[in-house]
Formats: sequence, C-alpha cells, structure tokens
Amino acid sequence: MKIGELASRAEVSRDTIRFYERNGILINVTRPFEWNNYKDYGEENIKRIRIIKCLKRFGLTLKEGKEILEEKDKNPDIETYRRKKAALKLKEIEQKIDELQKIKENLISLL
Amino acid sequence: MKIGELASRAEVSRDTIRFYERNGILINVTRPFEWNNYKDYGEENIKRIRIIKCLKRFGLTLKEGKEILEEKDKNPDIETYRRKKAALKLKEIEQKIDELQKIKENLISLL
DNA sequence: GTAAACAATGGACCATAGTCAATGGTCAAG
DNA sequence: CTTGACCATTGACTATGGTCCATTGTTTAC
Repeated sequence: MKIGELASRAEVSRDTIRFYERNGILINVTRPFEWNNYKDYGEENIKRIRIIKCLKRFGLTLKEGKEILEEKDKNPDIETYRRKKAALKLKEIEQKIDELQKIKENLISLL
Repeated sequence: MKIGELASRAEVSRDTIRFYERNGILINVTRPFEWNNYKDYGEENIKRIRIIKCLKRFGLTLKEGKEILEEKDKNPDIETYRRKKAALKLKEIEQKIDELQKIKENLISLL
C-alpha cells in the first residue's frame, strides 16, 4: 500500500502519515522496489492510525497513544494496559479541572 | 535602569525581559549613551512586568496581558477593561472545564 | 592592568501535532 | 511524448513562553 492509499483509507493527510512514521507510530514500512524508492505501508497501519485517532479523542497525546500501541505489539492483552493508562489520564484530567476551578475562582473574586 | 537592575527588581530573568521587549510588553526603552549601545529601561517597566506576572497567574496569556497594558496606556480607567477581559476569560475557562468533563466521562465509560 | 561581571545581538532549542513549500524523481493516461 | 498525478526528502513554519549559547563589546572592582 502506497502512502496515498493509506492516507485516504485511514483518513489522514499524507503529511500526517510521514509525521507519524517519523515518530515511530507505524510499523512494517518497507521499500520493496528496486526501480524506485517508493515505500510500502503494511495493512496494519490503517488500524494503528485509527487507534491513534480514537485515543486522541480521549485526550491522550500522540506519545501516550504510541506507548499503548507498543504495549499492544508486545502484549496481546491490551485492555489491561489501556485501562491503566486511561485511569492515569483520568487523574490528570481531574487535576486540570481542579486547577481551572481555582483560576475561575480567582477571576470571579477579581470581578 | 539597565537590564540587570530591571531583571532583579521585577524578579524575572534578563532573557525574559528581552523576550518581553521583543513582544512589545515594555515601553520607554531608549539607548541614551553615545559611547556604548546599552539600553535604558524606564521605571514604569517594573510595574508592567509585575502586572503581567499577576495576570498570568489568572490564566491570561502574554498577548492578553499586553492588550490590557496597551488599554491602560490609552485609558486610565483600566478597571473597566480589565473586568471585561476577565469576564471573557472566565467564559473560556468554563468552556475548557466542560470539555474536560466530557473527556472525563468518555474515559470513565472506557474503564 | 587585568579579570569578572555585565550588556547587546542573533540564533538555536524545548514540547505539541502537524502543515506547507521546494526540489527532483516516477508512473499512467491520452 | 507530454501532462498531470503521485512519491520521497528536507527544512521551514505555526503558537506559547521563554531558556541557553556564542560572540563581541563595556564597565567595574581589585
């Protein structure tokens, strides 16, 4: 699968794919042709990008998404890890909410 | 007042002052000496930096702080404007809190 | 007189998540 | 055979708020 096909099937831009590749999100990227230097992206990358997109919606960063993918690569029981990660993220988000609440109170007292 | 004095009196680094200067936070910066090219920073900049530091604590960005300073330069009745700005910021913060709440709920449903 | 402390300038760098442009090569349709 | 669509690579750029570095010039203190 060439980059254009992956891009349209995973619904991201070519540039995003190159960015993900640079950042180690993708696997199985080869250059199987002798007559050109086009790359070939393995099918599984569609799923990987979809997972990343999903995790991003939950507020996880690319780095955190990458860690989950890597864990999944090593360990088929991804759910345990994913839940652990999600629980950690939850705490982070709760802290952020608290922070914003404090700023909000400060602002209200200013008004 | 040279940069070092301003830095220690306003309790920021020299680099921060240069950064603020580049970003138009400071006023009355001159180069009054013929024999060197040292700058002279007007006294009012101490107060300006203190205001910026204060506003940052309320969650305002540098740009927003700069706007308040500029308004203050034009209009002595700063309080009205500051309150308007703060009210806007409050809405923003409330939106952000809502957003985080949604992500939090998504995460909880994932767990 | 010399060394330390200070000043100015320009540019690189941090994280985040990509986007955009330039250049050069390749491939398929007409 | 040429045009347009596609591919690869590099590097710059976006916003935020600075920090750190190198280099050169100046002032101050001993």
